[in-house]
Amino acid sequence: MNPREIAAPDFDLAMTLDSGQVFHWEKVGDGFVGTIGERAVYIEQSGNVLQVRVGEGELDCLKQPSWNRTIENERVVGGSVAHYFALDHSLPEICASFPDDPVMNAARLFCRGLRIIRQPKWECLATFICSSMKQVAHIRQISLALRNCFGEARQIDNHVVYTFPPTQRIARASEEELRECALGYRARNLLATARLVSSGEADLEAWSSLSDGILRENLCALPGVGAKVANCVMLFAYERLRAFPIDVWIERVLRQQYFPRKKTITGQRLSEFCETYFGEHGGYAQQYLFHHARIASRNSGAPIPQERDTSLRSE
DNA sequence: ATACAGGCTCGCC
DNA sequence: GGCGAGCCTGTA
Repeated sequence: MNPREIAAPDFDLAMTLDSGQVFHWEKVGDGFVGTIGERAVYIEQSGNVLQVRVGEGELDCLKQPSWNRTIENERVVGGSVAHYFALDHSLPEICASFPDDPVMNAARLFCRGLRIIRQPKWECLATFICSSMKQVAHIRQISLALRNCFGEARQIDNHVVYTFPPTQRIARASEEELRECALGYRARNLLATARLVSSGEADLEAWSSLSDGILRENLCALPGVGAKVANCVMLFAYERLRAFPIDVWIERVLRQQYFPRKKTITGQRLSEFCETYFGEHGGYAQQYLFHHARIASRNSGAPIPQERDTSLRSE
């Protein structure tokens, strides 16, 4: 079944994987190696085509008998990769729904091809519980450490990668073991949440059918989950494209670009503004603003992107 | 070095 | 019931 090609218009793989929504993909040669569900995947983009190779192992949705395996495998694997990267999202429609203002327009231009992907729920929740007060580089380390310690090895080409450990595996670890993955105080929260999920008390899959408001309430009731993490999980794992996580980057952008004179505006007022102003795909807008601000500061050294900075408009 | 990072929680007022 | 400090640890 290897290799396989998938049409992928309006997609920028590298930008998507580097936009701070997923943390385990590693650059290898001209592509990336990681896992989708239980399977190791190598993926490389050339133009509007993705070249995909998958290793042995089960995809979540791949439990069929072996009689039809090769053909069925190829169809399901290709479909799963396309689903994971949300190639069915209509970016032209989504981008058209953003507000028309200078800040948003610059981000829209800069982030062409960036997609909000569909991550497995537990993997996403666990990773973002570990993300608090951490830079992206360190979240990657934690994510990989958890996989190496508690996940299962999978092979693709000559690379070994590890699946994200299931709730039951984390739940039966000790807090000390988790701390060895450099989680610090997050270990306690991750363990407590893993126990709630593995016991069935918190049924992440069943929560798919809940309204945004109830889903957020349920997520926030989990240890280590506040509004920011809940919104990330809603956006990256539950496909709630309206969810608008506000972290320090976005908060700086909002205060400087949208409320430059109101130094005392509260976080509450900010989030209320975002819920209405950025529209039905606010989460996408947030991701574009976030990625643009982060890359702009990386390139210029300035902590905050300035509206009149020509370096922001040039691409 | 030392401040600070894509927060949450608890104690205090 | 709003605000501020503390929490772990690697990175810049």
